[in-house]
Amino acid sequence: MANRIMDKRYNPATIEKEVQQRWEDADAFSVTEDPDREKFYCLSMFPYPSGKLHMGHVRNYTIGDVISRYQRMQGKNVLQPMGWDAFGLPAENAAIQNKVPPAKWTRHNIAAMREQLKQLGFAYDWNRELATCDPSYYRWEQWFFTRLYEKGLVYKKTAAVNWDPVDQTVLANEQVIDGKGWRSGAPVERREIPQWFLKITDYADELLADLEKLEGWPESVRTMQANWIGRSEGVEASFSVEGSDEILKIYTTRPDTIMGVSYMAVASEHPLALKAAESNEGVAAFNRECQHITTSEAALDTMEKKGMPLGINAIHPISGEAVPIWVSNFVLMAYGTGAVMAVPAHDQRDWEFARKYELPVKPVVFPTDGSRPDLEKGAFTDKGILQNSGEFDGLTSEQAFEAIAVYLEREDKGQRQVHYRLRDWGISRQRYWGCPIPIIYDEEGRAWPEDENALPVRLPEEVEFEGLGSPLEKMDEFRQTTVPGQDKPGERETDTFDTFFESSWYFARYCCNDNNEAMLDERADYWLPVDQYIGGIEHAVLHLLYARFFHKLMRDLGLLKSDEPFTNLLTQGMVLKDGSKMSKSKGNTVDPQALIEKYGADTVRLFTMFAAPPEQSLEWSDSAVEGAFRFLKRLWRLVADHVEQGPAGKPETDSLTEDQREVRRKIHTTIIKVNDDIGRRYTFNTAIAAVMELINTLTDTRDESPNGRAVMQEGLEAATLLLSPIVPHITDHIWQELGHEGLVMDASWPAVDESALETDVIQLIVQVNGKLRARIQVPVDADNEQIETTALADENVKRFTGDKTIRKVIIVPGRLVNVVVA
RNA sequence: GCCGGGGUGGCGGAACUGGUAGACGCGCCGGACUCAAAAUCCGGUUCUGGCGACAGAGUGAGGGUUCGAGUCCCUCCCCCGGCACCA
Repeated sequence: MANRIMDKRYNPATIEKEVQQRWEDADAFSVTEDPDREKFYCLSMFPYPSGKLHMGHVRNYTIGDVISRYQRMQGKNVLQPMGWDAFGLPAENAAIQNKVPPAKWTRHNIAAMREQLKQLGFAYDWNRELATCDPSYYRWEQWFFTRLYEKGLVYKKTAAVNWDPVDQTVLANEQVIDGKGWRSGAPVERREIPQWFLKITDYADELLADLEKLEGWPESVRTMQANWIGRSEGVEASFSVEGSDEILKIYTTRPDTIMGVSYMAVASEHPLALKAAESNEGVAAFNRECQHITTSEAALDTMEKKGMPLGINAIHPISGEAVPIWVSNFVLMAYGTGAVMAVPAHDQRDWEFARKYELPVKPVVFPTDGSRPDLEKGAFTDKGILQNSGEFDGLTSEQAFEAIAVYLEREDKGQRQVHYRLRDWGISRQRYWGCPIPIIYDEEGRAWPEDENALPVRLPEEVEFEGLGSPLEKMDEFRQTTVPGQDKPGERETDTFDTFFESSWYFARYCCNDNNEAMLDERADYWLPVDQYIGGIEHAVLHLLYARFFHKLMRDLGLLKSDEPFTNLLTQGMVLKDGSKMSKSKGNTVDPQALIEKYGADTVRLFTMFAAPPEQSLEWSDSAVEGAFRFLKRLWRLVADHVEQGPAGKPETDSLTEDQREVRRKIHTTIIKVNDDIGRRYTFNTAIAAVMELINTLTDTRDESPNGRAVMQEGLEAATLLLSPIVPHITDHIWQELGHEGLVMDASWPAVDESALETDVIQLIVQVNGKLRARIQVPVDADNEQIETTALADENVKRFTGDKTIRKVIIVPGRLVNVVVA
């Protein structure tokens, strides 16, 4: 082959365009099912089309692309799709601000962001692109919802929302600032309105149990999900109410403390609180005040705990004593029974409340070591031995749990129960820009799911948007319809689905997004489960739990065969600048577009992979981007200088100099290191560092002998292949310059030559009492006696051993010698 | 408040299974090239002492286990993510 003339200057703008054209001509990323090849489904969480890509997207999608390209070079049939999580609140805000319909705004953003993704050179199969706001997508979730409705997994009940009394709108938690509406500034009210729910609690046990199977997930995410589901074993106890037929039911995980109950606390919406308010203006005022608590748990948990006695008593189910009932702001009607028993001696929150209102603190559980807990300082929350508990005295907490449960069951005043912290999933949103819930109400207010053949229920896209309620409520042409299968007028539901609904099944739809006859087909079973899922750690619970739930629902409707959607999960850290998350509101964003234009996609990709390991947060640095660019220039020039001297052969391994053998050892240890870092550890930063070391070694080599040039060729080819998943454009170009036909991604991953790794001597460190004192060279096959002799003979080691007694000598093979003296 | 994660040079980070703390890169300092600058190349760079060989200190704070701790255990401080209607 003739010498090539390679441009000495690295010009990313030109080569990236050329290389991307080559990929497009080869239709390089379209995939189909091939039962003869091992499949690999690599998925990154799809973006909300907010306008432009931000650095968090670039990081997420580069990680996914590196893994995809690496797996492809391992010979696998790799699917990497991309789409758009297109429904959501920001489109409505933009619509109000810019007077542009959400649909138009969203589609414009999608077009812009798709262009940016293409510029970054991600290996997506664009044939599979989907947008959740397209009827061809959401019709299937409407269909799915009607199936779930038939199966009895959907129901309606009232639930609390944040109500802005001025804007007459339901607010998202994010739109409530310090208890006030973000636009109006008016104090937000909590309102109970009817909403649709999915029975995720029916799947609580399986969602919990199957976490065990998810060995490819971070332990932290599994723990968070397990805690979120929050399975507990406890007792439901019934307290009767003095002078009333009302029964006050409470659930407790600590029935052993029940003899220490000193008051009961109920929610402000509890029937007892409402009844008391009728004749007690103080309670009525307190209840009204409680209406201003927002629906978020964090707010509920951190606010000042307040309460007021209702002036009525409950009857203790065991002692028969009267216990005062209080209304309190920290008990919510929606959670559990809306009432709790309070044991100040053994629960810290109850203790603080009792202190504040001077309620009795009655200890009934004591430490097993016989000590007395100081109840002036706080509650004693450990388990222990019962006292002051009548017939249960002397039992351990565990024994008392059983005995008290048996007692209550026998007296018909309670029973053992398994509880979950997990609550059913409220899917109704009082918003326009979402998937319409396919329900029609008849004149009696009964709900009917829309007929399968009438789907999709299309969301009207031409709307005037003012921000006061949902425009759907004012659109008669949307609302007015007939009841399915009946010749009666009906009215459509105007609420839309929670956008988590769309993102709970998109991973399956990518497998068969062209199917207009069914939600999923057999291709889903070829590709699923996703082999590698990548996305932000902020999704550790909600999105990932809902997606797991949907997967099981789809399985139980016969749409899929697998039990879990994501075999391996990588949770990516945030991109920070000046120590805080990049965000528009902080004004510390970096526009990837400007960087691509200045340095090219490869530099942007290289920087994001090099700056930090994927799971950690990434601190932005302009000069480090410059450094990444500099490295690519150095690589380019090294290749150009090499290519200029003409083709190189293969190394004659029998006649290499010691220096040449040293370089080959570096090449092959680098292959081992990078293979492990990209393939197993996903520490792309250390993989890049290893290739940088190799490039530094090759740069220092000045050996123009045939063998020297052959080793250089071998090193450059290895570096090119190892870097190709990370910087696919420059490496594709270089691959051709090094004399290869075809795309670098179609070449196979470099193999390790074991014989290149062989070495005669190794270095050990020598410690005296754990402190580093010397380094020694020993033959690879030296025995412990020889190593010890060499170590003790070292001058510096002798200085520290001196005339002291050598107690022992610890030898860690291949690593160190530690001489212990006294 | 509850659940989860993190804290290592001037900076981003490395040290994977308890075994050389600071790989790689940035920045900075010095030098080469240049009329000069940029770019590029070469050398140095945890802190303290020393010309040096070396020695002492050092991984948020305090304690512990161990021949040996950034890594394991206990107590505490700070930062970040999530908390069910942001996505």
